Amino acid sequence: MKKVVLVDGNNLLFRSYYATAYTGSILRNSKGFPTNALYGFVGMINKIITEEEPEYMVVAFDIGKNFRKEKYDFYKEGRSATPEELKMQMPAAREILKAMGISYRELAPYEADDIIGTIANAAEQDPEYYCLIVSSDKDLLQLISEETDIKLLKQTGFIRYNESSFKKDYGIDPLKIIDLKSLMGDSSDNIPGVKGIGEKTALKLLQEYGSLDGIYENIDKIKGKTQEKLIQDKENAYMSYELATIYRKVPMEINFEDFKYTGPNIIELKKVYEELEFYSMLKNMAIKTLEPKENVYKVIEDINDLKLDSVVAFYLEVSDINYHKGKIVALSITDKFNTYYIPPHLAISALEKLEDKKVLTYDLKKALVVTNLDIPCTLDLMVASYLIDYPASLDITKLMKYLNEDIISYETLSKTNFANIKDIVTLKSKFIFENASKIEEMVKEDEQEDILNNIEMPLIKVLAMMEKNGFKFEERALEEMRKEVTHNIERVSNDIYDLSGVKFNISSPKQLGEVLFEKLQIGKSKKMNRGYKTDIKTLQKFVDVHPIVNKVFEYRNLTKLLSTYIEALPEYVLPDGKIHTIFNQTLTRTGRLSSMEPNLQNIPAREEYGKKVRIAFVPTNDLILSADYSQIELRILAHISECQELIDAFNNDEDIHTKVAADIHGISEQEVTKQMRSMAKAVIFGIVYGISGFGLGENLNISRSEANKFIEKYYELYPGVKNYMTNIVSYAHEHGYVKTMFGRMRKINELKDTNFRTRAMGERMALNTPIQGTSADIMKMAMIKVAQKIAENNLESKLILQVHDEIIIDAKKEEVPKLKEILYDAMENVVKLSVPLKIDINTGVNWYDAK
DNA sequence: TTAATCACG
DNA sequence: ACGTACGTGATTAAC
Repeated sequence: MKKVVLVDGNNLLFRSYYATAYTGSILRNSKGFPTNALYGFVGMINKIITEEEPEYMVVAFDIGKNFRKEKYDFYKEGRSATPEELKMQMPAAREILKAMGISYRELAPYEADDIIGTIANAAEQDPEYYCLIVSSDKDLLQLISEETDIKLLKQTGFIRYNESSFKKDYGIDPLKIIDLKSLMGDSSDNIPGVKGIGEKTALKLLQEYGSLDGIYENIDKIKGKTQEKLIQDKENAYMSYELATIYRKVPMEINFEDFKYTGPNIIELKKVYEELEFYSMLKNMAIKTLEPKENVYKVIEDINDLKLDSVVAFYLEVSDINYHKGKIVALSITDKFNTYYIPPHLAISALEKLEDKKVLTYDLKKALVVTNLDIPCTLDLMVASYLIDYPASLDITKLMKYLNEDIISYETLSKTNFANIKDIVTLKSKFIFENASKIEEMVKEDEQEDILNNIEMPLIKVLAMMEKNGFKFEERALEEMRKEVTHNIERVSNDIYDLSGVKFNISSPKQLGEVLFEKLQIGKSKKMNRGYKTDIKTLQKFVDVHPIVNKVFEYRNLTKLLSTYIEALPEYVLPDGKIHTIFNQTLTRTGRLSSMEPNLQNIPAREEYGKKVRIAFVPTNDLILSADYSQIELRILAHISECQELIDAFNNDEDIHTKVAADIHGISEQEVTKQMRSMAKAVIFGIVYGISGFGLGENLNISRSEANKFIEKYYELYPGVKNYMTNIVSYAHEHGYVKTMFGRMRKINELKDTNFRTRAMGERMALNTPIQGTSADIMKMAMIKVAQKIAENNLESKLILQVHDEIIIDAKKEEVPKLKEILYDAMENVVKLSVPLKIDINTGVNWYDAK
């Protein structure tokens, strides 16, 4: 079947116009012509095309007189007149569509809805076609049928309905939308409906009596006020029915071949975009239409033929994203005069020639790990791009595409078994050579050179070394645990089946929800898209209602442990008996690292039982040594907020949570109970995250107003913190970014979003990033220092892991005293704050014991 | 491919 | 009226 996409053009234009117009100033081109509605319109049309890939497409518009208005004068009365600035943009929408190769239809006195309904009707008669309607107008829901789906646009995203999903959501047939509206009316179209009947009552009535006619046939059975209202407004109801019905017999010729989407006329579309000054659209178009670039390079067969200038860029292509398992596929080097292709067997000797040169690359860490060489590098474009908020993924092609280069993605390349690798790898080194200075310039503009040269660039080598070192893993150590967990999963599963009286997949949130909330009726839970919410917080409320709930918790703990850790980790052990993670240095928006394949930054630590997984992580030397910062984020908060009370507390080496608990309750520190302390802890953490009374309440299981009192009290006690929060948010709004203590910048575009929720999230990011980011900066600087000292002292002990505020060392026993000296100095004195930085050091025969 | 869930700091 | 605490990655089910 062929897909016909039907778009409500007026709806799209209105939406785009009002999405931006409310701010008071609307987008215009340099001639002053308003373009805000068109800009959004084009964006949405492009999105529809990429998401739906339509074979046939029609955009329908309203035009001229309106037959409903002719008959009923009040129809759509009270609507504010279409703004002149929106009207002006409407003809241009047609021009754009023409250039895009998309057909459109309009015919007075009919509305866009009627045209869409008529075409959908025709498609239903023809087995060759089916329709997808795109609009945010719920009226159109009445057109849903077996052959017609609708993509209902929401403020963010959309909901896609077909016949069955609609019925499931509304509990009525799509056509009954008309009956629904005839009862509840529609204030935006000024359709009266029955006064005093809203959506809830209308739906109930329709579910009971089937239709508007059904309701009036059974009017005697309906009781009380509802009956009165229905009788009173019967005439209005039927008139509303007429108004709400989409007219599906618009006299127009329908030949689907006329609706074929042919793709854009590039030249025409360019003209239109240029006129409107839609530069980002022009740029996107350029990517799609770019001519293949001429690509000249020399193939090196004898390494002595490789003579390089003093500035070079190289790119190393590896056979697996996980480079610990990959092999060199190709190397390319570009200098001022030439680009070279170097086959894998000559790659190492070619890279050895880079000494004393200015070297540019993308993802140096990968090259260091794969080659095991000490390759010099002055600029890693991956890290530099990261700092200026450009795409910095592990795949260079993202950045190339962003900067308008046509290239095949790594994924596709590896699928074709690296066909045409010579052409591709040479384009990459050429790209690096040609774009380095531009990116360097932008790093300067954003004042990120210090972070780049003093933190991120030196850190690359440290991380490469840590990844290469790896963490020795002893699978045997988990054998008993695996048996125990497997056995317990079986036991708990059986308990759950017994308690519920049914066998089902406990891991399926959908099935679990049905058992808990329908079969056993343990209570009420929010319905999500796919079923009931069954996360811990939701279920926690019912632990006392039914013993099954605790069993579910137990089941989840055990299966998580088994599948994510006990069974998965051994898969990552390489032939050397070690696990080699990959640290992503260019991913997080705060400056932290992340760890993958496997993620060694989320190995169980909080629960005693799960923590036992750490027993399998063992040293190659004698001991595992762990050094972790004590409350580093809170110390940073104290420092940057200049909150004297907090600063004093840290300087006196007080237990900060106990102190806050005592202050909040107005009691002495001796009187603070465990519970008070942990509540205070939650409040303190909440503050760092940009808390709300609701959120804290949920978390502590106390009422929102109680939570609010805590927060208020906290602000009262620590006015410096409150002050910081206010200041940083207004700073962020003013500049569009925030910075860490060391100048790392995070741009926060969410602050300009039209959606207030998104903006609020942006404000919380603004609040948290300087704290989390400064902590990340400090840890990175400390790591560089520690690595340097270990090398200087020729220690055999090795840095192997970082977990945000903790570093792990595979230590030689006799080196522990020296290591401690190094760690205390490097980590505690790496920067001078108004509060001391403090670390704790522990050692053990495995990671579990190093606590 | 996306959503839900849960592991970590 | 609505939604509700920052930053991650892996696994499983469901689409």
